[in-house]
Amino acid sequence: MDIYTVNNMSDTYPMTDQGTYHHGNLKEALVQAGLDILHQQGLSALTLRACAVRAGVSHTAPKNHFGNLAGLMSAIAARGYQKLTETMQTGLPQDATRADRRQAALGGYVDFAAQNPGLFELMFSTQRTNGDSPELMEQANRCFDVLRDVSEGLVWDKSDAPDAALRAQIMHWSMVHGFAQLTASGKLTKGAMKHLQIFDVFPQFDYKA
Amino acid sequence: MDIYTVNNMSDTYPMTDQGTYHHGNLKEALVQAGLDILHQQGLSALTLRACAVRAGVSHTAPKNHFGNLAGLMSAIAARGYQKLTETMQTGLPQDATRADRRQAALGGYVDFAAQNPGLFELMFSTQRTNGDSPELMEQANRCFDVLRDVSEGLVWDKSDAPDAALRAQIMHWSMVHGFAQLTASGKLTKGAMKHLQIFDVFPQFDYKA
DNA sequence: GCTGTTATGTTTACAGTGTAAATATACCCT
DNA sequence: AGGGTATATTTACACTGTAAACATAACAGC
Repeated sequence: MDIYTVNNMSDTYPMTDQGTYHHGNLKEALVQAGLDILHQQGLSALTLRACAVRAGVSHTAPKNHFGNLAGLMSAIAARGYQKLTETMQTGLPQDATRADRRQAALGGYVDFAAQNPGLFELMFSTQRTNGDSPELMEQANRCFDVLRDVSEGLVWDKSDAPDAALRAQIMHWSMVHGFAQLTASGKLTKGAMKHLQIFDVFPQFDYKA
Repeated sequence: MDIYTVNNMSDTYPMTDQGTYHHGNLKEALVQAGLDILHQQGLSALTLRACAVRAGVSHTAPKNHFGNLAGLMSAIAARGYQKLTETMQTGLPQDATRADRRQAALGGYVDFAAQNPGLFELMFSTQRTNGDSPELMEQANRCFDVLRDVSEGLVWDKSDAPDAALRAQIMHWSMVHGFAQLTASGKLTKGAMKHLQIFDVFPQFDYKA
């Protein structure tokens, strides 16, 4: 067996302190390192060099995989959307109705923002990420597909305009996102927050079917 | 007259290339410099040193007025809220109804985000600003007061719960903010955007009085 | 199997950043 | 007039992103 052929995915940072010159899975390790840094130290500590150190490689190694800082940031943001999508879909029973899925999605979205403020800010930052990154757009779209699903049948304006459903979906997403960011960023006072259980409000929407 | 007593507010960056050791109005000049940098080069170019150079002082001068980078960022964000508040209230006739004010506020909010993406991102960034800065909180609150005013009478849930009005205001703000950020950050596709004139959607809310 | 090519990491270098400490200047109050 | 304080500069340092040159390993074709 070739000792240099490594593909150890079991550890968080695979192949760090082995004697191998090549890492084996550096791209994944750097993204994981970035997520950990975000979680432990916040967005201001998320640097190329910090990710590299945490992955056990030299500080210029990330360039081969991501080009520059914005590239790594975009990859981490893309992973963030992936995790958000998962969060919105966890804990659902096998025979979950659309109302169940909606409640899980909306609650998950808000909770995700509250528990991952640095990552959430990065995900919607046009200044730190490359908005045209293919993987970022793909993961973001997958996330939005979930919201589109759960907002099916939402009545927004009572007109019969052909784009009424689209408007409803857009307003639905806008509202959830706005609420998530305003609460996560502390712009809503605690006084307002105590009146507001997200599950207590959104179901009062008028849904048909 | 004492030649050192200067207070020239007429220029954008007062007292830069005079021979005076003291600037005279450095705090204001630095905030203005920051706003210009944001507008011309974006958030990633907003550094302490860049602001100092633009104001014509040494790179450590800002420390006397803002302490550190987060302090300057917070002051610029506070000014951003002030400008947003102004934007939401411009172009209103003398006898503007609440519906007029609402339309102006919502449209202004969305336009502001679109035309000042760097500043808008900074204003809601928990990672770059000090969320507990007094002037930041004050200006943010003034901004939110406008939204509270224009959402007066909004019917959200049809119940008679005592906090129904508060919920309506929070949801109103959440929706406007979410829509503003999603459009400004390009998360809504152009296809969705063309269906959506903000003035065309929000008035379809159900308002009493 | 061997060799040239490519992919992946390292070393080194450099300009730019925030921050602290020591110093200089000018304003203000008594 | 003079001393205290606010304001600004100089200097220094650790840290950052990026580029270029170099080193090592994986791989493909013969």
